Amino acid sequence: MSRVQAPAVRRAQIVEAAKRRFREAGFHTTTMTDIAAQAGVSVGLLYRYFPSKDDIIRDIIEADLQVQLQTIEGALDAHPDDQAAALDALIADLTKLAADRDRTLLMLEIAAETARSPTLGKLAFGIERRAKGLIAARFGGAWPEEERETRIRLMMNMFTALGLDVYRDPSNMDVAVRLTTQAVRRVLDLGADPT
Amino acid sequence: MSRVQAPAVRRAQIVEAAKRRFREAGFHTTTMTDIAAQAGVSVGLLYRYFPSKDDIIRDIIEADLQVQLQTIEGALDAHPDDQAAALDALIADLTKLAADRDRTLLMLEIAAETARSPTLGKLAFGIERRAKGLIAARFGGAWPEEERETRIRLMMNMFTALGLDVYRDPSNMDVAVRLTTQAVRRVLDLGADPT
Amino acid sequence: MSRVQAPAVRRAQIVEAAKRRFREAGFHTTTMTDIAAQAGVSVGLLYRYFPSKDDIIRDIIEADLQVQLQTIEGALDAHPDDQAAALDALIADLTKLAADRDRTLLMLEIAAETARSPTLGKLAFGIERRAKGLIAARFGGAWPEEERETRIRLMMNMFTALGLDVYRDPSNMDVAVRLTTQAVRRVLDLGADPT
Amino acid sequence: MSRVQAPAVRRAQIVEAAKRRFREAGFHTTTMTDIAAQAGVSVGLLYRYFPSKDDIIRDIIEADLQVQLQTIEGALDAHPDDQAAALDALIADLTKLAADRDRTLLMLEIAAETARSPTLGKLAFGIERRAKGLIAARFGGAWPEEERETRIRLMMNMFTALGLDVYRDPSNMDVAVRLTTQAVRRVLDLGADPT
DNA sequence: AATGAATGAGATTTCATTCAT
DNA sequence: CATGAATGAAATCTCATTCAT
Repeated sequence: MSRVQAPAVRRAQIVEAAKRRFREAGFHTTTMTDIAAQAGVSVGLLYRYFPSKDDIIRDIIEADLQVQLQTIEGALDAHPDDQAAALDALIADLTKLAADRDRTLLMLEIAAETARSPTLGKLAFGIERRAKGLIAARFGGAWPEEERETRIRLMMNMFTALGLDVYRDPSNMDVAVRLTTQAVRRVLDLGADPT
Repeated sequence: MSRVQAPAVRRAQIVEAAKRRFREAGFHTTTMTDIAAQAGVSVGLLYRYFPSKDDIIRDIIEADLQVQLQTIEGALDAHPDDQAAALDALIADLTKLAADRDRTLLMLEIAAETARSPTLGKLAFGIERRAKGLIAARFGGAWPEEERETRIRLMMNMFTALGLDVYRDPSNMDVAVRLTTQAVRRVLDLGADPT
Repeated sequence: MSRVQAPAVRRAQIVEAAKRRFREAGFHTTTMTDIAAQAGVSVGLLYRYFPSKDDIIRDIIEADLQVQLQTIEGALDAHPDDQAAALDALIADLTKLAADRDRTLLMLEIAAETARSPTLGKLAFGIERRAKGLIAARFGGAWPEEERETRIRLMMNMFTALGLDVYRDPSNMDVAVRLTTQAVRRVLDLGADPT
Repeated sequence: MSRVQAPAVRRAQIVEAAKRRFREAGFHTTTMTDIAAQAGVSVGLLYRYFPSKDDIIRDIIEADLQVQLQTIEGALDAHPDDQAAALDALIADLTKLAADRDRTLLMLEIAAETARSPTLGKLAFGIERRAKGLIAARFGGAWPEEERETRIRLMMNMFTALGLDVYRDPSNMDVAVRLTTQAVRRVLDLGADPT
């Protein structure tokens, strides 16, 4: 049975359990009882840490968006003076994110959810804007505003597509990663991969 | 209010209503009452046309997958002797699909649903395999099996990405379409767009 | 499909169909659609012949009670001057009724229904009183009122028991019939069967 | 209103409430809301104790069949060395069961239900076979297999019939019991009552 | 802090009945 | 006379949330 735990630990435990169940059954078919069972705690306890089921969902969505932002931030910050290295790092890190099948499953839920909910939509939009800003500042080149905007958005969506692809068929991941990398480089126009 | 209707008409009416509600609220938060209200019929009538809510969902998913397959088939069949024209048609038609924001919203729901349900997953997998087969037969080039496979998958994912992009920001659709077109051409290696 | 029919024929057709379904699924789990399908007519037509489902049920119950009464009446009337022959006929006819497994199934439904519904209960009570009256007039012997009443009731219950028995295991019907016959004779005190 | 209760207590409370409603309205016209109201609990709670309405019904049927079996077992076990006393006890106990009007009402429902459902039918058949086995072992006499079988079954059905009789008219119960007792003794052939 | 029994609003589904054709 | 599409009230069942322990 579960003993008394430090609040942060308990919270993380609940979030992890919720993510697992959400991946397997989706946000709206997963029940609070499912989550509690997966976390090995009582339903009542869930409500000590989150005011409602929607709050757990929101928390998970926000965390995922933050991971995306921090991934980009981290890659760029690691190479403040080397544009090429920064791009390599960015591609590498976003690829790693896309290759995570667990994350892809959740990402689909999140995409569907943020596309519908105005509140979540705004949140996602804000975070994405910041991400795009960071990238634009480094790789913006000489493009006009609109063109730059779109190229960056498209690049990010390519990683989304890569995630979907790898999720559906992990077997030829290497080829998919290579082709995506080339395409992304071309979209950002930083010289094609020599392969 | 509602008069007796030809079965096919009623069925289509229900499906249309369901799609509208599913887009706005998702498969699992839309209620049968919502659908009935949207369709302007009674709840009971829904069950004369579909044995259960899940069957409505399945029907819509299958129809969407079929549309995708037929779009590809149609484009290729329209130009049986002209490879370049066939590619242009394919790109144009898939772009049109991706530019349909209503479809993108549903597509997200469908992607989430097929990723989870083994039954739906198999169905989607089968249809996608046929689609890829059609394309491979026309644009396969000299690539080895794996490489060809992956390139085609990636091309399809690029349209998915385009759909997401247009959904999120329809204002710069032109740029996104141009960039996607270029990227797709390169992936299928049929000569880059001169832009 | 079903053409125009004489009203009485249609009505009988519907009642027969209803009885069949009621036997197999009981009064309350059989639907009007079931009955219509079994009768090979539309649901709407059922309402031309019966104002409601309950009326079909009541009709069937009343008819069954009438059959019971007429069986007794018929056996006694056939031998107005021969007491022994009348008893033989009575036993023979009630045995035939008890041996009809289809009837037993319905009888259970009817018993449950009449036990609960005050209206049906009164109807059944009235008919049974008339039946008992007929028998008492022939085989009442010298018993006091109460004793006579009870003996007749018990005799009828023995046929109920026989019906249940034959329903559950039709293979040893002969033995059950013989034992019931003996018991009934003793209860009516008209000399034991020589077997 | 309702406090937390020990599971066994709650379960019993629900079963009792269900039996009361089933007696008054039958299995299929009683609603879960009726049962919940009768038990003084919420509908939702019913589903914590029983997966479905059918399971409540099955539970009640099984319990009733068990009571029948245990009644027989108890009477025989109470007089392991005295055949006559065992028969007296058996008759007395089965009479008590038959005289319970509440039980008779439910018994009718159960009889109708087990006659239709193959699953329940098998269950009832199995329990009855065990009951018959117990009786045969004590009162089997010298009869051939079939004859013994049928006599015992008929005896049990006589108590069923007695139950029906007492249910319909409780006034002359004493006479009915006396006559049934005599008839049962003769069927089991253990010497007639001197009356 | 932790539990899980209990609640009740609301979801899905069924079905007797109506009525336009 | 006959049909069966359509209705909507009511049934079964689910599940987020509460609260006594």
